[in-house]
Amino acid sequence: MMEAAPLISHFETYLPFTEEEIALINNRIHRKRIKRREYLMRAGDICRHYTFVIEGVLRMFGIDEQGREHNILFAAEGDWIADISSFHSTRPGFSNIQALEPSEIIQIEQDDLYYLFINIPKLDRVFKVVTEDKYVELQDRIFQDISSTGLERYLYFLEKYPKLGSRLPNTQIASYLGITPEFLSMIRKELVSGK
Amino acid sequence: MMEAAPLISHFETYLPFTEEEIALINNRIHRKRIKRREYLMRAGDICRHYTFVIEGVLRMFGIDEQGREHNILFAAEGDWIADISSFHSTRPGFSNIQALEPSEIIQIEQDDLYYLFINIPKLDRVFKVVTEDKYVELQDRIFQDISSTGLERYLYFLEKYPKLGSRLPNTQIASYLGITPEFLSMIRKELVSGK
DNA sequence: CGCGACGTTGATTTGCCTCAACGATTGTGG
DNA sequence: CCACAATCGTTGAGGCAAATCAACGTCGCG
Repeated sequence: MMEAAPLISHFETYLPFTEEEIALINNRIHRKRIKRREYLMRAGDICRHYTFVIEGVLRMFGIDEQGREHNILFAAEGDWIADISSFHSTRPGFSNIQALEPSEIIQIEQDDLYYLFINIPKLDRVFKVVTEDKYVELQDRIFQDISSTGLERYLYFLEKYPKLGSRLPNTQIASYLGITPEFLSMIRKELVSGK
Repeated sequence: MMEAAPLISHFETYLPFTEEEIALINNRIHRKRIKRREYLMRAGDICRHYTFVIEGVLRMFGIDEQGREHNILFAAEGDWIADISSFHSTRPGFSNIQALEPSEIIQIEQDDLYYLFINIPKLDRVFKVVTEDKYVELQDRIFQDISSTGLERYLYFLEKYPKLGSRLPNTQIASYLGITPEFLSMIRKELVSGK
């Protein structure tokens, strides 16, 4: 069993865990490395894992009727990523999950996660809080999407995720913002000259 | 104490509760009626309650720099509404929460909700699942917002919330979709004629 | 009754997309 | 280790989706 320390530290930012609880968790997780561009899930698959990112960046994206990809979220160090709906229903999902950098992750399968929820009720609390935090982030983003221009959304993104702003290709950022790479390029040009 | 049955039924769609647990819950909630246009919270307030809707519709909206309102979500029968970030941090929030119809609600204050989480750990599970479901809805909406036209988002809204489509004024729906009432009017005109 | 909320229409403007083309960079197989 | 392909960022011309602004009729409510 590889080191699960990053996941335990993550949990312990919310609540303390005993040695026995940590041992239980250790027995139910899988740590692995994945390559750039590798897929953890494709649209139509059933999402079999909750994935925690130790190192690297992943994206979740959907594909519209015209075949275009649209980034729904990025997950970097300390983030969780999963097609929650597919994971809990054990039915095919609409999301794709792919690594944008060579990454190191910890995965938990459905059975194992449910086993942990039953045996460590505290984990319900932890996942409740984690999900609430992510929910608030999505609400903020929706407010941006319905109230702001592409420029404003780009500035908000840079402010909120400064590291991702420099780590990710602009095509990926444009896809996340809901604009074309060409238009993002225009925005960036005006930011440099006009400021 | 007024009837809390709708809330208990809501909880029991997720897990069973004992008589003692139900009594605990009953002692910690407040049921009330509110008028159309009444505010439960304004931007700058601290969100003091988690609110469950028994009857009616509420909206949460933000106000941009130009003073325009943008609907972040609607909450109808069986939904929860709260400025989660403000509620948990006990700090001023950016949201406004207002009734769009005369409504009947159940409210839980922060102390009481935390008391219930400690004494009925099951509730962590319930709120975890409720929040996950809402999180998935927001993800779907973000995908729509960054990938679709106003027409497509309107059709998706009608399909997903058919009741709200007829109950709410179009100005409120337009605000939710991120388009102007004038443009929604044009869309609706074309739907009637062009179909 | 009168006012404010609501829905609608039309003229004009603007934010952003589409399509096409082109260097620069990356990475990968021979 | 080089050569070629694929990815990436950028620029520009033209077009469309949606906003803005103004005006007007209807309705419900106090």
